Amino acid sequence: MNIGTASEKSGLPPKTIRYYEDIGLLSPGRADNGYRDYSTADVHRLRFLQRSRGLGFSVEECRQLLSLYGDTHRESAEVKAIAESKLVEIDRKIAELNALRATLSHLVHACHGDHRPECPILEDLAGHHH
Amino acid sequence: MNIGTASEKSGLPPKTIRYYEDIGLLSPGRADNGYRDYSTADVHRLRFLQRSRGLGFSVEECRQLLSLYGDTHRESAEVKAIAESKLVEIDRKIAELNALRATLSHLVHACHGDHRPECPILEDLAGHHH
DNA sequence: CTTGAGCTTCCACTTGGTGGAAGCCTTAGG
DNA sequence: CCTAAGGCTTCCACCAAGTGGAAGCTCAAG
Repeated sequence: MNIGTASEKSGLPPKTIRYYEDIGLLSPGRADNGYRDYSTADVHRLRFLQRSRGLGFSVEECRQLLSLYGDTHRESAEVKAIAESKLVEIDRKIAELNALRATLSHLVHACHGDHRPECPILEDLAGHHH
Repeated sequence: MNIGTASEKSGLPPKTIRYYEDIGLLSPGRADNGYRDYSTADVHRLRFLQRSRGLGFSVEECRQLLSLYGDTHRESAEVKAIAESKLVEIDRKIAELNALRATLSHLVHACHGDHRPECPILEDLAGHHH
């Protein structure tokens, strides 16, 4: 099947699919006309990538997961470890964003937001804590 | 003052300071020997950048904020609008991460994580919902 | 036969810097 | 006075994870 069809079936844009091939995440065959020819297994890999990227795994992590996916003798512990460390990372990001949110929200509430030039937000950014 | 001192006072690495100059966020003078020469006003701008980047504003937003900072006739409403839209963006990111976290956490709990190859995480990523 | 869509490759651009090389400048020590 | 270390300069390359666009081939329909 052509890249357009593989794109529809995987939910990934053609550009992204070619990119994934570039970086060695899959290697579809080629038809006589030079067009890429995707098997159903290729489409499975693409959908796997689409899902795992969507879950926040980096491309390198996806490469690892794909390799584990293809290895019927893998140990589930290995997959779980990757997922758990990703979970920790997500928790860290959430905490960071919550802290940011609190600070910014405080500043926004302190600012009148009218035609006058006085602005606690700018004052804080400038480091003039009064 | 030299870039090293400005770096210490602003908390930004010299490389970053040069980069900010490259993209037009500040333009320090030059000493006779060709070294950049930072005024205290330059350091204020750098600290402003350090703070606002740390609060999650993009470089372009920082450029806007800096311009408002330097404009004594600005209206605080303009600053507040930028900060509020950033707040909305942060909220969106937090929600997204929370959803991710829930999905991933669910998968992690479902996985035995032992020497056996059976792995619900991989099965989910592959799209095999049973 | 021609037109348009789909496919190919390749190169550039994005964000926000970071790393390193090659070459001045300055300052302290021997 | 010479030298070595460290700081400064520029420039070029690289990171993630793609996206946009140009030039050119192929394929299917009218």
